[in-house]
Amino acid sequence: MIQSLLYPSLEEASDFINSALRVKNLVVCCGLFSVEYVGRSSSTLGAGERILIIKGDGSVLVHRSKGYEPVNWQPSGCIIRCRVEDGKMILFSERRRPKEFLKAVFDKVYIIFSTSLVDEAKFLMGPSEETFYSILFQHPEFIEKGLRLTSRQKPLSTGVVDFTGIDEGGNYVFVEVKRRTAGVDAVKQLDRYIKSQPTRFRGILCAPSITKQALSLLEKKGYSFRKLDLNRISKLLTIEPFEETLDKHF
Amino acid sequence: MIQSLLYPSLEEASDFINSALRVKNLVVCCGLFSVEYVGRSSSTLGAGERILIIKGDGSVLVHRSKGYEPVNWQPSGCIIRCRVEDGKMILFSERRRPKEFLKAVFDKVYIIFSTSLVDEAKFLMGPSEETFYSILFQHPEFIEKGLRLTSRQKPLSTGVVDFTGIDEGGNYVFVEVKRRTAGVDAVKQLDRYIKSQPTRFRGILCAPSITKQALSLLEKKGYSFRKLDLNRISKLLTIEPFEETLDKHF
DNA sequence: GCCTAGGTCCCGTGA
DNA sequence: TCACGGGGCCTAGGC
Repeated sequence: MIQSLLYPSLEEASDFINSALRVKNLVVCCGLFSVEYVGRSSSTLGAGERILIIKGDGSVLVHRSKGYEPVNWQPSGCIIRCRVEDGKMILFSERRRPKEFLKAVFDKVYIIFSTSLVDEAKFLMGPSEETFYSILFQHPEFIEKGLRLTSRQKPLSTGVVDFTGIDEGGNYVFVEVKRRTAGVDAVKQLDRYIKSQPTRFRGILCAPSITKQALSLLEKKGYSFRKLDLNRISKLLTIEPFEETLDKHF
Repeated sequence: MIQSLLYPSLEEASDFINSALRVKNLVVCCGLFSVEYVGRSSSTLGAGERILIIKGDGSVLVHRSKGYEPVNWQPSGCIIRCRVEDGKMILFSERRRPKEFLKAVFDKVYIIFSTSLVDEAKFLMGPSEETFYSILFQHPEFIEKGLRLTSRQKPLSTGVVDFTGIDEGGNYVFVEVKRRTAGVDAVKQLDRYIKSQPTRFRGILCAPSITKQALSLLEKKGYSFRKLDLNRISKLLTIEPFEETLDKHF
């Protein structure tokens, strides 16, 4: 069920929003407005035509005509109020922790609608980093021949190392897994783990690919890179490789 | 200027979207639909009521009833097509690099509107990390009395150190600046820089606050923490402190 | 083009 | 509650 108003007065729009807020409906409002934000940072945005979205959980999004990201926003859990004052509609949103405030001042509302989105569907996502861990833990040969893994997600003083193990030569090993191109950060992470140990550990960084700088740093530190074959792992997960999913749905 | 349709047929909605795409208008569409995504990852989302937004630059956002983040999306620059097939409206978006595909299959469209958002306003944001660097470089007394800074953003073998300098006692100093609470990573970073040097350097970590673990590690390493007073720096920038901005606008 | 660093990142998880 | 690390992160800037 949709309620909507085309070119409402600011009073009508304000009443409309307050009604929607009471029943925690989603509101989409297109109009001419300015935005102020103060909190972790601060910003001002002069008047212009934009979209403002209020969700039932108290999140607010302001979208301009371009780009993925909202220009201003509040995450869920905010307290939202709306009123008309001095001929402007003011939408105010307050976040408690951290203290953050967002205010949109409307000169005009072009269209506004509200609805309770009935949506019980499960969102299913492809394999995550955690999924790869599981498979690799059961199949350490993907990382290195003769490698025995002794623990996973082991907490150290400086973080959580993905795998610990013992290689064919009997050396203690730390393995850091990335499911996408490993950058210098990944090398630094691995290095932190190894440096934190009193005894000697080999370091293995395991990823589908690695940036040039990361590889150079890795080699300088004396650690190893192991290329991860995602398609082979996908097969073990009975997950369709990219091309097959594509063929099926697109 | 707004065009809108309430409870259109899928053919009407499809024509409406294609018209809007031609002139690169923004489109907001509320309906019952499912979403498939394949690319860097993959996901499927069964049928449910949601909002789909298409922007003139080729970005696509799918929002459910809760949360800041879109459940599915494409960043700007995508090629978007819309058609009706087997009694469903299919919105297809293709990203070139990386190759990514998003498909929304509509059972129903409840409301749809399109508009060219006229919005020339400048977005003005509060001070960024770079702004703080500049001010601190010109006012090293905020970091430590008698400190002379000799360079900023100096590249080392293991990263880029924010400042190098010489303290009142004539010691060489590395300064790492964080705009928000410093964690163990910041300490490790500073430590890496100092360890990479053949000669002795003092380490100063400069941030508004520091986590307990980070402070304990910092002290163990023999480095110093300097509290950064954001309000005092704001004044130098002729930027209003939090409370004043709040008083003025809220 | 690749890669790094920052973000009002958001968000989940574990201590 | 705080702190840490992942993310289809996105986006800007450097090379």
